[in-house]
Amino acid sequence: MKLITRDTDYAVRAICYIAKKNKKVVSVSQLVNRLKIPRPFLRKILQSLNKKRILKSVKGKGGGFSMLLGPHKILLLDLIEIFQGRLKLNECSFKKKVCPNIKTCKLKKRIDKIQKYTIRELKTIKISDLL
Amino acid sequence: MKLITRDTDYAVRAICYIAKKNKKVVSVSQLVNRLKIPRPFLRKILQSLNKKRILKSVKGKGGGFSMLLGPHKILLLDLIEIFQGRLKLNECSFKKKVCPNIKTCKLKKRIDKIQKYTIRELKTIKISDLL
DNA sequence: ACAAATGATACTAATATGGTATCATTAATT
DNA sequence: AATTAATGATACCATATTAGTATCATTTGT
Repeated sequence: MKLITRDTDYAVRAICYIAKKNKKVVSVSQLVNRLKIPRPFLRKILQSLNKKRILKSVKGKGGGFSMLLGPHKILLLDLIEIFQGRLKLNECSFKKKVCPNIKTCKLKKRIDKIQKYTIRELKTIKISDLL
Repeated sequence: MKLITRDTDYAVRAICYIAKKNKKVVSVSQLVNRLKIPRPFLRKILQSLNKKRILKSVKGKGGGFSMLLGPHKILLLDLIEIFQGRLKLNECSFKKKVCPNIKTCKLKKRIDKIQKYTIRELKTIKISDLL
């Protein structure tokens, strides 16, 4: 069970690298050389980050990606939500079907507590903390 | 991202049901009727619980499963480990390959904290709490 | 002997994850 | 204007994990 999938992890590494370059434009080639992430996969990831306005892309020759936000403005949780969707640890097995004990489920409540802690904790992790 | 997979969840429900029957032998048929879990899947789950000495099976006509341990002796974490393996939230993307920043990885440390909390919390959840 | 149960084990289906491949578009350089 | 080096968009493919089935053997009460 992973809290962070590969794409989120790669996104973190790429953003950290770009953040260190301080507003300069960084090409995918540079990132691939340094981070050893498969190029087409990384490209897809960076495109998502561009769409989600975390990075800014520059097209054409000499183009690449640069920071749009400062690293202290980007939460790990933001990245997790971009690549993995909203964090939910407590989803019931009986999704669509009727769960025998909907509201009263004690298990759900206990997991919910863990989920709340996890989200709270993830909200304290900024990219700037990881540089 | 699920903290608890379907088989673990089904195991919890089945054990809760059996625990309420207080040492009596409960057949798969009864469980299927009550819990609406697919029969062959449930059978596989119960067999695992038997092997792991959480339940005791009785073969032959009139057979089924009964509790081997009291419900206060069974932790949710035990079941998670049986069906999902050891809980690890903080595994690195670069598994076998060399991670650029092995020991010093700040991300790993932060996730580790969440993992420790999660395990600590899961250890406090007993089947008896869920009855 | 028969029926009703579990034991063991191999197989299959569905979903999520981790990628590739390809073509279009943009812009600097010559 | 042509070339080249970059990203944009999108469809596709591979692998792993999760969820579930199928089948036959064994056991035991009646």
